[in-house]
Amino acid sequence: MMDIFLDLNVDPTSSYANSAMDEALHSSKKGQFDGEIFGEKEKLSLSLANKGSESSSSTLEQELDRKIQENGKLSQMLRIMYEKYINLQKQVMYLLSHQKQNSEMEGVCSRKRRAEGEEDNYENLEGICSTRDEDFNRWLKRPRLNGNSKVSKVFVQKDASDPSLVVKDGYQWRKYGQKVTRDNPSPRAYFKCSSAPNCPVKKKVQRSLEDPTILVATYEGEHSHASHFQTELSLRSINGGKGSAVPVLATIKPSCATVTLDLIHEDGLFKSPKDYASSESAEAAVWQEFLVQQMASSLKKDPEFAGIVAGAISGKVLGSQTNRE
DNA sequence: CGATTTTGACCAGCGC
DNA sequence: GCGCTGGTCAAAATCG
Repeated sequence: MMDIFLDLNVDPTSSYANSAMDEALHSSKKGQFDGEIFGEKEKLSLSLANKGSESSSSTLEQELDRKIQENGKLSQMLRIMYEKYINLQKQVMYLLSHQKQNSEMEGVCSRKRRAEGEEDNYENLEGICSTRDEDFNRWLKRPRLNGNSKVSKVFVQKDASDPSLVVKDGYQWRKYGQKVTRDNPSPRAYFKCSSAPNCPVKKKVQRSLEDPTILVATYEGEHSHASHFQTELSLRSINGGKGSAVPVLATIKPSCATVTLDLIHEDGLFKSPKDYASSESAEAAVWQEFLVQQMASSLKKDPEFAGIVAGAISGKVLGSQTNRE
């Protein structure tokens, strides 16, 4: 069990964030969601309205409506979370650029090593990161074999009782070292990508100092091959999109406005949102399409929902047959 | 038996 | 040059 953790706690008092979430919850109470996940609600209703004579069908229809409303609500919440994610990324970039300017102006020089590729690494920073994580910033400043290497950071929520530092991400990793660092009592594990013989990607995994239930995985470099997940996705597209889908769960911790995205694949693989959307212009469409597909496939796998739809369809078919007779 | 993990040793960068 | 620290190596141990 694994999930991606997006720390969106940049400003819990943000009027934008609060108002957006409030709006979503408020509208859901009013029943203003209209089944956006699937497009037109009427299409999903499968013409159930025509068989009002059957007492069970009205119950099924109500259940279907309820499901549609729930999906609409989830869709709205996910959209808000995605907007917040984009907003946070912008703020992080802004803060990082300012942090760099400040350190240059003040001439503050850390005891830690500085490398030639430092600025490149700042510019290459992508993904989810925390500006408060001094350790990560230190690592950015360490010398890199390749100045163009990309660095990204992923937060993974795990059971605190689970001592393993394993983060499943669709690639195969070989552990080559473990260290206890100065500023964090939990050990840091070092991994190399073993999915391909010459893949230069490395990964560090360490428990968060602030929250031991969170694993911080820091990636360096770019894979010279496709992940198992990507390979499977391409195979599915070849097969006309057949195959199991990626369940997407979302939980919200209201106390601290922290959002956890649980992008669990059946195989224990995941893709972070940034992997699905590389440019901001295309991000919204790609991300929404991804959400729609995953929500739809999750619903399809829900036996209760499938039973309701099957019952409704069979009821409709039988009803039309009896009408003809 | 091959792949993976563990773990102590070693190396390199940096500050003093 | 020395000590500190993080990162890597490689032999031994473990696992499936």
